[in-house]
Amino acid sequence: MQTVGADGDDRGRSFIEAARRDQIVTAAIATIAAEGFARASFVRIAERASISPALITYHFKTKDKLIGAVLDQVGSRLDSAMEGGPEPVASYEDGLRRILTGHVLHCVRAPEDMAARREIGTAASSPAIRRRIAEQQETGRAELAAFLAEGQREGEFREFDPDAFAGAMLAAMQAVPGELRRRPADAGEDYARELAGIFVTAAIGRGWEGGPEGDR
Amino acid sequence: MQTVGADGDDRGRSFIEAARRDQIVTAAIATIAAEGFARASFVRIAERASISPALITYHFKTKDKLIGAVLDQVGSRLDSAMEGGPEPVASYEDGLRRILTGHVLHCVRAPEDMAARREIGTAASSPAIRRRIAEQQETGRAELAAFLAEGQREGEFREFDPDAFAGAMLAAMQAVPGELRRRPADAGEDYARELAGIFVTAAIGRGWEGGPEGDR
Amino acid sequence: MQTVGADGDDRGRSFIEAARRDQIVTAAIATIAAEGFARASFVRIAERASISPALITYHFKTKDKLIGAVLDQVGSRLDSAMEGGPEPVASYEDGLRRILTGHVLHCVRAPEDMAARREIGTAASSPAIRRRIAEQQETGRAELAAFLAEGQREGEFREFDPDAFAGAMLAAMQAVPGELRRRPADAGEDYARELAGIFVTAAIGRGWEGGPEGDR
Amino acid sequence: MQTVGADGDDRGRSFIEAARRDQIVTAAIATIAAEGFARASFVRIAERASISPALITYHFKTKDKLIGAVLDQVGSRLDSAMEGGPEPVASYEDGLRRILTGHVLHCVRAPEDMAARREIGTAASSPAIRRRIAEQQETGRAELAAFLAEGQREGEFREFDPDAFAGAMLAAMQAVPGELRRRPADAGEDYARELAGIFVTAAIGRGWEGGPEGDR
DNA sequence: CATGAATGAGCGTTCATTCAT
DNA sequence: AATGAATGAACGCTCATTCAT
Repeated sequence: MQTVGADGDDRGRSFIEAARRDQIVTAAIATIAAEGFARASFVRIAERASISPALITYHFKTKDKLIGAVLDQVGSRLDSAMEGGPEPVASYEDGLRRILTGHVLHCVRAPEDMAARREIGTAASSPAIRRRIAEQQETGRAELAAFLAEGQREGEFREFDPDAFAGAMLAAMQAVPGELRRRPADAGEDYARELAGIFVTAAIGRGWEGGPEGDR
Repeated sequence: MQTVGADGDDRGRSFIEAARRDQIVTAAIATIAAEGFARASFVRIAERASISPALITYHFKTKDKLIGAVLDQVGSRLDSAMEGGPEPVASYEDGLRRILTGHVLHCVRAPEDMAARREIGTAASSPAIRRRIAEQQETGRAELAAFLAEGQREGEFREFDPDAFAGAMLAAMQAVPGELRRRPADAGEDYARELAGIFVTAAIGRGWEGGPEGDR
Repeated sequence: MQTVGADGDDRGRSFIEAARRDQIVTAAIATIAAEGFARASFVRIAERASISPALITYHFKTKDKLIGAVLDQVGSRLDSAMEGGPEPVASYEDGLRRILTGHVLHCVRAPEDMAARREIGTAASSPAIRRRIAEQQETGRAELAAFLAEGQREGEFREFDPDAFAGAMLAAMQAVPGELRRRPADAGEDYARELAGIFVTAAIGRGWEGGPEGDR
Repeated sequence: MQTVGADGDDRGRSFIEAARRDQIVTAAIATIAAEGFARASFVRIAERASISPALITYHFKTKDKLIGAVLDQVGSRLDSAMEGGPEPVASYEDGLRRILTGHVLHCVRAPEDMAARREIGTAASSPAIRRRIAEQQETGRAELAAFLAEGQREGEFREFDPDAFAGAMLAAMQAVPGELRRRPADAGEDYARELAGIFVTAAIGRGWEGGPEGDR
């Protein structure tokens, strides 16, 4: 169940309305992930949800608002997945590795979410959506850069431009769903370790223990 | 700079036709880069070129063929920019750094090319185009992975999955135009050094000389 | 008269939808009959029906499907008109005369139907439609030829190539709407008698009783 | 060489111009016969003639004029083929048979001419062309009807409506190219005899000597 | 005489959206 | 709350025709 009021849009909505919205958003995500943003028309989304296209407009008024809701949904699920659990983080290196493996594992668990997010981010045409995506990404980027800078101040990470590092890392993270599609279904953990290894090494400036070379 | 007949597609074409085709391709690149693939309709491209939309069809028969010509143009300019000049490559580390800095500098010089390429790659709907892009990317990826594996065999690079590394690196490279847009116009070289630093470090497993920390 | 659901295509369709489809098909028939197949665009058909062109696509998805519905409509009306009533057929001569007079009278009653059918048969461009028309015609021709051959076996008809005879007769039948347009509105019955006289005489090889010369 | 002034349109035209016009008309006939009137665009006709589409407009100003020239060409070839030679006609029955066999044999010899004529007659959209076709047909019809009426006055033909008979006969004649396509290439003479048998019998009211039953 | 270049009008179709029910 | 019916705008594309060269 969705926390009412989480994004301010569900205020005053009946239970049935919230359920319908959820159903539509889910169908939209599936459609975008499966057929691409360009082919995710109301007709196709409605088919997937076994409802009429008009009902989408009824609940979301415009397509931009629907896409906005999709981004909310995807973003909130990603956020809660990334929180990392109650265990304290041993080190910045450990924190960095957790961000990356967490992201990969989330992509394994919710590949449609991430594929849809990527589709929207790159193919959306409306200025409003593009702005919104940019803001979302900017926030995530700022947080990541802050974390990296802190690791540098603590002496764990070598000197580099945290903003540039964050940019490269987020780009690689965005590509994860595509990478996973190239690999066997059970290769998620291995790939997560690989990806983490790359950026941890890049951040600390030497081979990290527990990586591939450590295993051999 | 484009020599007529360079790619065999202009063979048998009159000078004026080649010029028009070039103009249309240029307008298409600009439109895609500025407004996104989804909004790059014939009408908008034609507006940018100050011609009639029908003229595009006259020169390119179908939209797929126009996009194909765009990819040719972008690809050939990228190829010639990446050749790297006559100087021999000192080491794999050096080669890796050159790939990255070369790419960034090309993105500085031809930002629309790279933005358009990205747009087409992610938003194009026609199966033919998608296939073509996928093949192109697969080739580039294989070459990069082979280079990385060779560096490992020679002992310069640490152990990692070359394919995964190539994937992360290509993702970061694809994001370069967006990164550059966030920075001052003259920050290209600095950014190139940063990006190269990240992946060189990730590949060799220790801080590289000449990087930010070496400067201080 | 068209009973809803008569041909299985209206199954599951709302009353209003069936009515609209009928209206559109009727407008299409009128447009094709009046302006020719080549000029029967969605815009012109829609004008005749006082609706928007997009509504035609809404109800029929593609133009081929609309033309298919037109052929269904025309064909089913023709079939029911040709059934000939309960009275037993006295002879092959009588059967032949009935086929021809029945056809002429149907052309009098539904001239647009027959004109549209002819237009579609000769001017339609889509392979699917052409195939369908060809099959329909082939069936009708085979039935007619079989009837003629039987009349020959029974000794009522003289020797001739039934297939060639059927071809000539069907050609003359197809021309009936045009012939009627050249004549006064009430000349249908006279013309029917004339046309029947021609082919009955051709089939039996002597003047038939009740023909023009018998009347005088 | 084409007789200048035959149709009043070649007056004052140079030799080369006449040759080009002929070439274009020939290509137009071939295109219409092969692909149907609807697909006989200037581009396709020009391809067949290995010239530029603009040249067609240059020589014929509008498409209607080109179609007009096609009708002239086809009509004049048909006329000269139908003249029947110097031999005197033995009887009206003989004359009728010659008209029909002559037509069939012309369709064998110049199938494209007749197919194109038919395509234009049924699929042409322009009112001017439709009018023109109607006039041409009206003339041929009047001549045929007059011939039939004369045969009746001379007592050779039975009583029937000459106009209706002419209509049916012309319809069957128009269908000849299609009929020939259904038969082996060398069946032309047989089919001609069959068709003549049908209408001769229809006209004189008894089996005609030399017909199928006379052969056995 | 002939063409390549260019265009405006029109095509069937898809789309997000509106509205009466 | 939900829908089927309906539409205007936009799409890629084809066409006959114009025009400078």
